Amino acid sequence: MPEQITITFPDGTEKKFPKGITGREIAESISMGLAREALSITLDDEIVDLSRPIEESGAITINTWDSEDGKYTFWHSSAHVLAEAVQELYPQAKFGIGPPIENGFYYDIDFGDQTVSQDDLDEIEDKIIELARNKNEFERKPVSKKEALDFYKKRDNEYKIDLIEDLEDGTITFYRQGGFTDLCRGPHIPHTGRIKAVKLTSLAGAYWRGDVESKQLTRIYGITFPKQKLLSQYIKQVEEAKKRDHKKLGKELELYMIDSMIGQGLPVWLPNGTIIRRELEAFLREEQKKRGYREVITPHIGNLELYRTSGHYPYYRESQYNPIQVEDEEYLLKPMNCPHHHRIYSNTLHSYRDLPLRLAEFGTVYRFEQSGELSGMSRVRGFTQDDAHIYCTHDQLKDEIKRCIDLTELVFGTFDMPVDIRLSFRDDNEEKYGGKTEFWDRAEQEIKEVADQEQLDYTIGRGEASFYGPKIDFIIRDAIGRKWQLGTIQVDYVMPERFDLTYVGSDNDRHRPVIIHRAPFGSMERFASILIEHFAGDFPVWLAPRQVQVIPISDDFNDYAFKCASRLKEKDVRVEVDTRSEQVGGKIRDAETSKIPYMLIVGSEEESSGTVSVRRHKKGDIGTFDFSEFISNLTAEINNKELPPH
RNA sequence: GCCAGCGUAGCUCAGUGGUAGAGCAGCUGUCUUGUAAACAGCAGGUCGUCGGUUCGAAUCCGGCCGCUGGCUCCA
Repeated sequence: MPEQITITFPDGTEKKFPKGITGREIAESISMGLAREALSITLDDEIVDLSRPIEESGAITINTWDSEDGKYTFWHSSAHVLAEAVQELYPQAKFGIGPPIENGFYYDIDFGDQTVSQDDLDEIEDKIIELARNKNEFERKPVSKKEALDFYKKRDNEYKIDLIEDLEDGTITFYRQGGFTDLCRGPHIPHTGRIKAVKLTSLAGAYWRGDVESKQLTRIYGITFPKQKLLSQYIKQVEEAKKRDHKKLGKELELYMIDSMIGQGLPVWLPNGTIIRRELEAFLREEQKKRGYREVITPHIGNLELYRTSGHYPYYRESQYNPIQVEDEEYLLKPMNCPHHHRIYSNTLHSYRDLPLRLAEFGTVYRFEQSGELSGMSRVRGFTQDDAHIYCTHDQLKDEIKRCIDLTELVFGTFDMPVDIRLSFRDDNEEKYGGKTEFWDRAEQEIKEVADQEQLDYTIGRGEASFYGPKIDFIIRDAIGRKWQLGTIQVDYVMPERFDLTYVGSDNDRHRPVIIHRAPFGSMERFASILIEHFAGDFPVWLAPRQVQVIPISDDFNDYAFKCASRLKEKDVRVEVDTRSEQVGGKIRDAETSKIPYMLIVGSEEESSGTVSVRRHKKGDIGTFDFSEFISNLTAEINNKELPPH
């Protein structure tokens, strides 16, 4: 009798199988349907081929398209088929890396002198489907380091050689499907026939190993599916997402503009956008007032000496506008507010009794971002931070961090925005960071302790810290799934040293305060871009640039309409009357497309009874209300910052 | 900055070498309206920009500017 191993399934059940059984056989033992769907297995956290013999007991998950691991396998294999297609169409092509990603996969390819353009992708797609139909199996083959190197030396592929040189002999495997062999750890789907639909989504330059000094390869992005229908769904979904794009809605709703004569990456807030921004600021200002912040205003330029002292210059020199020469001095367009605030701190002598001192400012800063990096309101060269610096004693630090987390969570909670939280710590690259190691270790420890106490659901990002300290970052996705850092809370032991900040303790000695840098919105521009996409332009009433549109059904009711409007204006409601000589349907349509939350339709019935007929944006007619009742409902909705219905 | 794509009226877009178009918005007039588009007329463009090819360029080629997606970067 062959040796038995014990396999544990995700539901906790255990079963005995002969040693050396494969994932496929286990799947078949459950059902043939599952075996048909199976793409790979996850064995004790390692994803492996269905055909791999299992030699030891362990936990197994059979991966299908419905799981992350299954998709990962599927797209990983798809990258190989893409490469095979490219190899057939462009025999000179040399391959770099081709991993699966969140939505699909890519392959970095050196096409030599030939340029590949968008139009060529159709042909590659056709070839991929043709190769998929061959149902070629993915064959795993362990090779020695020498064999691997010889294979690629023969093919003159410096990229794979570069990769192999970092690998250990004995751990190297090749995978072959059809006529294409690739250096690969695996795993792969059983055969190419599982791929039924493909879309090559974009083409981009990508530096080899992410190094600007290295050669730029051509990156082809794609996505594949096991069913044609899933591709159509995906394409539809992408189109829907594009409708939420803040660049599109920002233009349609006249929220902001970017004008090349004003300057690249310098967004201008239009009247409608300005209303939203001022509401956001008022919201935060009020919360900060409750929490003991004191507001300050600092100038837009500062003496270069200020930034030399902070260390930002020349550390970030590449991404700052050039200094302005004034008489014998040089000034920098303010790239951040912190140094100004530190000087405000230094302006007076502080007792431990004064701390924490919380200085807040909606401070506009200018950074010279690379032109290729600019994007709508998300990535700009001039933006306003909802900045604050908290100067506290070390004893107060953890409590202050906690208070910052609470405030940030209140902000995102108010908009019901899903956030990812990242503790951004430093990595081993010492040159990137300032200050003493023991301070760093302490600050990271403290941040982690508070994050755990607050039961934050976080990930840790090594190498994501700023140069002066670790931070907690609040990260949000835009309409097309890109991640953007918005809120941030940063602990800083470095600037107090650099600016020689002190307070007098109860022992009558001078001590260093600790600084927390924090910005719940992060940047007003970036936050607005996410806000627009999050609500698809259908803002909560408290933020809507125009909250109410009064629609008289004919000129005869203009007087009543204006009477209603002026009573709303008394309550600070943003309201207009549509007196155009349009039909009611037309006025309603225009109000709907302008995404005005409330429409009040008034005619003889309403005028005679002192009521309004209320139509809610996207919901339609919600009935007739006594006008006073409508006002109190509306003001309550505004004051409670209620979210729109969906 | 690099790679790819794009740039025609205020907006959305059609127009692949032979007299610049449509819808919406705008203006003028008519209509006075009951829950997502009243009707008619008018006006609006050095086709991003500069250069080249051509008898002739929105259209083909090149430089530049800007935008979009990606790479790199992000205090």
